[in-house]
Amino acid sequence: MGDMDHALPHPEPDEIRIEAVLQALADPVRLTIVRALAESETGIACGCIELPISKSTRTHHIRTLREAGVVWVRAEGTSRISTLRREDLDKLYPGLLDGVLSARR
Amino acid sequence: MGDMDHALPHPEPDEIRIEAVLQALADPVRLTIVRALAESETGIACGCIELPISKSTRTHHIRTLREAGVVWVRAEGTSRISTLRREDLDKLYPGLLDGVLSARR
DNA sequence: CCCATCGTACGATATCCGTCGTAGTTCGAT
DNA sequence: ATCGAACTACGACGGATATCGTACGATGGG
Repeated sequence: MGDMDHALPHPEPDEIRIEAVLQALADPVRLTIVRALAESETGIACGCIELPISKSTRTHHIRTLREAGVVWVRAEGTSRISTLRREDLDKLYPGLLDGVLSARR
Repeated sequence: MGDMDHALPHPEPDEIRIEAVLQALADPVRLTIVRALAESETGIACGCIELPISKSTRTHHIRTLREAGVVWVRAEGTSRISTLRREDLDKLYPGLLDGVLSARR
């Protein structure tokens, strides 16, 4: 087995664009994911969140969130553990995340 | 001098959905409009903002912002004056608007 | 009244995006 | 080594949307 550097690409804080973040948060499914992540300090596997969508769509949404700079994704066994990029987002856009999370469902 | 009450429909605060607000803010053109509105207390006419788009596209974006609950639009002569719905947004999603407006351009 | 100005309405178009199924990869367990 | 589970890659498809031009409506000044 070759040792594969399969680290997923994440944007640096200075590469994060507000339009992409807002676009990422604007989707109902992704908002559900972000809300779930907000309640977990350690991060959770994408597959654990109950969502009325297929596996591949799930992958698509997680990638969208990752590429926008909203979540970290790390490999752990065969799972991908996602966590909110709270610190980066709070620093870049203070109040934004809390404002979004405070919305009634 | 006829009846001046041709009010445009605006959502009530309890009708405003976070997904619609985020979607509205996620567009570069609309974000430019919101930034311009944020710098004016009295509101400004849509047509005054320099934008690389046509008249009809402008109308489309203003309507999107209005229907999402992001702006008030009132008629004034032949113009439409837009203002940010700061109070409503701050109450519904405290920090969100400030967070968005704090983003580097 | 005429008309220029500002905005809206409507239809057309191209692109984006959320969704899916299928096939393939990686990893841990048997 | 083989298998199943978790996830990704890719292509396809349909609906949403950003854009435009043109036509129309309303307003206020000559």
